[in-house]
Amino acid sequence: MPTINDVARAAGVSPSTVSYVLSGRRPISAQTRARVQAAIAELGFHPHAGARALASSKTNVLALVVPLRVDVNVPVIMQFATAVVTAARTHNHDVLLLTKDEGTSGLERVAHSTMVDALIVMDVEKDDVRIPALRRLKQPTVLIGLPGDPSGIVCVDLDFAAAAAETLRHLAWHGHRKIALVGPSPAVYRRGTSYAERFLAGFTEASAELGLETMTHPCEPGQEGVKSCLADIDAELPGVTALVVHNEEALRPLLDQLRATGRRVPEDISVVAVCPRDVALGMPIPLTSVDIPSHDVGGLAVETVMKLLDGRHTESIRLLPPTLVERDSCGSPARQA
Amino acid sequence: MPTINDVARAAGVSPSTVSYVLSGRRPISAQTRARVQAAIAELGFHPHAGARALASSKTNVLALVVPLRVDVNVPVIMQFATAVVTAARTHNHDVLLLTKDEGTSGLERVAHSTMVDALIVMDVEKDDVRIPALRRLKQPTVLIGLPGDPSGIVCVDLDFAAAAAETLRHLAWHGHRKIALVGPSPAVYRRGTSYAERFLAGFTEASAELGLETMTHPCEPGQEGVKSCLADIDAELPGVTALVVHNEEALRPLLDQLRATGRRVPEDISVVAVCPRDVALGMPIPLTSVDIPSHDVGGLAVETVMKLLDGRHTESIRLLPPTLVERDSCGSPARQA
DNA sequence: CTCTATCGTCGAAGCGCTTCGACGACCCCC
DNA sequence: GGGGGTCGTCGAAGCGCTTCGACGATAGAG
Repeated sequence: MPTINDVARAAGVSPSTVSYVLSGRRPISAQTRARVQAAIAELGFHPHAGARALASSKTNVLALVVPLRVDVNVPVIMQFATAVVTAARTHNHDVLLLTKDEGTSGLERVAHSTMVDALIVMDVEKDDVRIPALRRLKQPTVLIGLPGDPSGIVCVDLDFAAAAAETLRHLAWHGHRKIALVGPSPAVYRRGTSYAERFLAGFTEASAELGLETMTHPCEPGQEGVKSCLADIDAELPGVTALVVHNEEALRPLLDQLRATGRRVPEDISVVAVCPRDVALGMPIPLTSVDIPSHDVGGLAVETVMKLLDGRHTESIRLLPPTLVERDSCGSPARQA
Repeated sequence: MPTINDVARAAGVSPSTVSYVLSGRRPISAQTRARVQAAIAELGFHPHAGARALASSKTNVLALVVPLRVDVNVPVIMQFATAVVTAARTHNHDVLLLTKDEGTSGLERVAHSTMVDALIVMDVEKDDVRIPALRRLKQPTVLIGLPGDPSGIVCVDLDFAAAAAETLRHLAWHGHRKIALVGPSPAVYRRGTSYAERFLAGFTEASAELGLETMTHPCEPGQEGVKSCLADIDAELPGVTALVVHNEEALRPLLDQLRATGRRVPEDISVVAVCPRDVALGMPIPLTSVDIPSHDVGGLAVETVMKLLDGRHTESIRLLPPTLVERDSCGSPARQA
């Protein structure tokens, strides 16, 4: 492996000049720059990352902490991860992958040993034990999601409250008045996963504003969970004409169950999903849905991190506005008669 | 951030002694060791990763290259990734996440700049352009999958040929004689993804050995692809009594299609899937399947990398034996009448 | 009781890079 | 035509760690 000294010698300049060519932090004449670049190309020189980190206190590496739990949303997480990697690369950064199960000590390990310049943490919970530790780190951190107390940390996410409102507005516009929310499993609520609560809150508020008759119900995973959830809904809100489904896992069994009981979508009952685009499209009927734009959120997280690294200011909470895409799972209750 | 000098001072020893306590590369008296460890704990010292890498030429970081294409197998890839991270951590290594779309230059970048000690590369194709570059790297590499010419590189994977044989043996034992393989989409074959070919070869060979009447057919994604695939199979192999499905995406639509056309599983037709356990269990009927053990393969990849880093020898191709688990999707054609 | 190993520790030399201060050379302005 | 800038380059000092050689001290061998 050639070093900066080899390049300097080959180009007939001093090592510091090579460094300045590389970083652009001082003016270098065009000729010198050309000679240096030629030498770099010829020798196939790549600066030693460790040496660089040592001298400059910058690693050009981001930590990304993903949940390891396999129970939910695996494709979403993967999309996030690739979005983060791709975005990071456009800013000349790499990504170190950590799993949530290393907990606080994992974060401290990579931060204290200066392996990374900043951290992006997914799957934060309401009273996430990692938050206080993150506040103490010298590296900036961006959370994907919203903890109970976000003070001192920057957060990005989809605006789930607005998403809920959006689904209700859409259904109301179609003429629906009796609408039920099929939520995530109780386990998700128990964990204090903020998106679930924010969606719920948005749903309830918009429902009141729009004067709708609504109810909400979590949904256990599996065919059985869906079956009992639907039964509860029919009991509590007879004549329900539309379902808002904020539960990826339940989507498919729910549609199966509706079909099995002879309720056609959208003729007999309308469905709006909150899920990634490809999930909505992969269903037997293309579903009207509010997209969960993992890619955009991942990109936003990286942009935000870069801002912080540049010392630029940023709002401490950035929520992406939701987009509802109309497809084939929504009709008017008028026609349903 | 305290440095090794701070620790040394606090413990009343020289920095080199601290280093030897940390690395264990020279004998240190029990008292001294205790004092040093106390100082480390008290100061919260973590060695600077860059400095360490510079001085020791070891980063304790592995690169993991994942496909970014979202079209296939996302959960499988995620499982791999977490398995690799988890296994790497048990060997005191971290994982740098790269996407395949950076191609050869991405590999060279991280390798030449000494960001990683070794690489694990997923989703290798038959004539993968990255292979020659990988051979040239000074860092050891482990492929997950099998390229056309694996010489000079270590590969690990599930033994897909044996997996195919296993499915046929199982079906033959149940008394099936007419069996069709529903393969991956043509695009997968076109890309030269080796697992598809190895499975196909194993299927054909075992079919001959067992004297079965079989056929193979790729399957385009989506409901339409499945429909036409099934039609072709019925035309070419009338009276087919069992399906081997090596195509995760097709699994669900295939079962739907069978049900829609009134063929019961397993009464009228048996199905053996090749897929991750949880996919087999998540279907309307728990499927008899050969597991794709992402977790184990990921772990094996890391073990193999560690062996190489230790300078230990290892076979250049390590294939995990398949495991077939019997569930509810297989019956005997005798009963099918 | 000396002679050689081994043990336990230290000092110093780097690893390859960035960055600061210094210093000619040159240009522009009055 | 001298004074003040900017431009372009260099040398040297570190960044925090590992590792090699050295060296007293202790122990075992003869």
